[in-house]
Amino acid sequence: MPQLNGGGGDDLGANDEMISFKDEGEQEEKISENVSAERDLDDLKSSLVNESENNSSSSDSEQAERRPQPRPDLDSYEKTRDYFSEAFRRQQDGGFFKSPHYPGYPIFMIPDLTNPYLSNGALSPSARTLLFSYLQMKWPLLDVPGAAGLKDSRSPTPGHLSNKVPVVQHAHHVHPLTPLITYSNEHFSPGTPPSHLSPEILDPKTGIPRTPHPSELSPYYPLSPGAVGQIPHPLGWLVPQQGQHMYSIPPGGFRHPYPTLAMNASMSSLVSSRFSPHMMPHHPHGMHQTGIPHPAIVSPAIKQEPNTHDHMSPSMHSRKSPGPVKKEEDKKPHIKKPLNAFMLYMKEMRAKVVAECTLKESAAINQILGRRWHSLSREEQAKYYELARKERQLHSQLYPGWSARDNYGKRKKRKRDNKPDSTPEGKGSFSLSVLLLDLSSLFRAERTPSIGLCETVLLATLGLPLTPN
DNA sequence: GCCCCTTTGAAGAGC
DNA sequence: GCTCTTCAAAGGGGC
Repeated sequence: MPQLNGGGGDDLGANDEMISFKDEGEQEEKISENVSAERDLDDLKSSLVNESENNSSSSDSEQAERRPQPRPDLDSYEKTRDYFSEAFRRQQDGGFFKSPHYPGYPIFMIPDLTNPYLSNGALSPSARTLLFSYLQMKWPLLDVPGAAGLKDSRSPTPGHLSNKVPVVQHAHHVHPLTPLITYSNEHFSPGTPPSHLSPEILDPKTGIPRTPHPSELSPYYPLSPGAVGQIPHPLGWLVPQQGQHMYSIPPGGFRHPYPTLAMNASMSSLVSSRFSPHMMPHHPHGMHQTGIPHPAIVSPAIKQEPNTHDHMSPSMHSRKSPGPVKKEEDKKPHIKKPLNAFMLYMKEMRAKVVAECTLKESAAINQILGRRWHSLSREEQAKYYELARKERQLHSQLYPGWSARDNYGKRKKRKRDNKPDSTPEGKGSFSLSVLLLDLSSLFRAERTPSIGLCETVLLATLGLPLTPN
C-alpha cells in the first residue's frame, strides 16, 4: 500500500503492496546527467542494492554479507538480463521509450542488438544471449532448449517473480527520465473530452489544453458528448475515455428501487469534484435529474437478461409484458463493484496498449497491463490507489446497504478451477504469444526490419514451435 | 449468446 | 488470521 497519507493509511491498498514498494523517491528526484551507466544499472536492480555499490565503503562489507558474492559470469548474466528486461520494460511502457540513444542503457549500444542478426541471417550471439535471458526471466519454469547453458545453476528465480505468472518486475524502479517518457500525468488525461463539454484547462507552461486533474474532474468519468448537454462535469462518468459507458446504461434511462441517497456534508465535499450537486440528494433512486443513473448501477435487464421491458413505464408493461411479475431479485438493479486501483489503471491504459500492438485479445493485453502495473512507480500506483479509495468511499456512501456479496452469483457460475500450474502447452503457450508480442515490439523499437523473421528465427533458434498457440 | 481467458485488488465466506 | 472465492473491465475466441 502506498503510504500516501501519513495519517490515513486506511484502505489504500493491500499490505503486500507496501511490501512491493521500495524507497526510490530520492532516485526519482535525482535526475543527474552524470549518472554513469553502471550506476544506472545498479539502480535497476533491487532496492536491496543501494546507490553506493560502486564505492568501496565500510557498508560494502555488510552488503557483501547480505548479497551473494559477485561472480563475473553471474554479474554479466544479471546485467544482461537487467538491461534486456529494463529495455523491454521501457519499450513496453507505452512504447514511449523511443530513443535508442539514451546513454544510460547500454543495451541500446550493443552493436549486434541494434541488428540482432548476423550477416548470414542468424541471430547474433548477443541477441541470443539476451533472448535466452529474457526467456528465462519470463519463464523460469519453461524449459527452453539451449538455454541451459545460460541459466545453469545460478539463475536464481527472482523473488518477485511469482510462479504463477512470470512478471517483469523491476521493483517499481523508475528511471529519472521516466517522467519524461512514460506516464506522468497521462494517467489522468485519458483522452480529451469534447472541448465543448469539458472545462478545458490550458497548461500554463505549454499552452496545450489539458485534462483537469482528478481533483478537478474525474478522469474515469469523462463527459458524455450527448447525454448531458452542457452540464459541465458531474456526469462525466457517463462516457469514459474509450467512448464507452463506464457502466452500462439502459437505453432510455433506468429506475431502481434503491433508497434515496443519503448525502451529508462530508459526502458532498467528497463528491463535489466528481458529481454535480444536481445529482446528489434530490433524486431518489440514485437518479440524476437527467434521469441518468450512477455508473455503478446497471440494470439487470442489461447485465443479466436483455429484457427492455423492465425499463418500460407501467403502462407499457401492461401492454407488452403482462406476464408474471418478475422476482424482486431480478428487478434489483445491478450495482457493480467499485473499480479497484488496477481496474482503473487498466481502463485507462488499455487503449494505449491496444494501439501499440496488434493484439486485441484482452487476456493478452491484461498480461501486459499487469506487468506494466508492477513497473509503475510508487507514486504512480498511489494515484490509482487513491482514486480507487475514493471510488469505494463514494460507492459506499451512494449505496450504504450494498455489499459485494450482493453481486455474488450474478454472473454465471464462473468456475475458477485451481489448476496448480498450467502446463507448458497451456498457459505457457499463451504467454509465449505474449512474449512474441513483446519481442516484436522490442525489435520494432530496435528498427529490426523484419519482425516476422525475428520471431521465426527466435523460435527456430530456441527449438520452439512456430505456432505457439 | 454465453462463458472463458487474463490481470490485480477488494471483500466476503469459511475454517 | 488465513485461505479461498467472487467480481469488477475488456474483447477475442470457443462452443
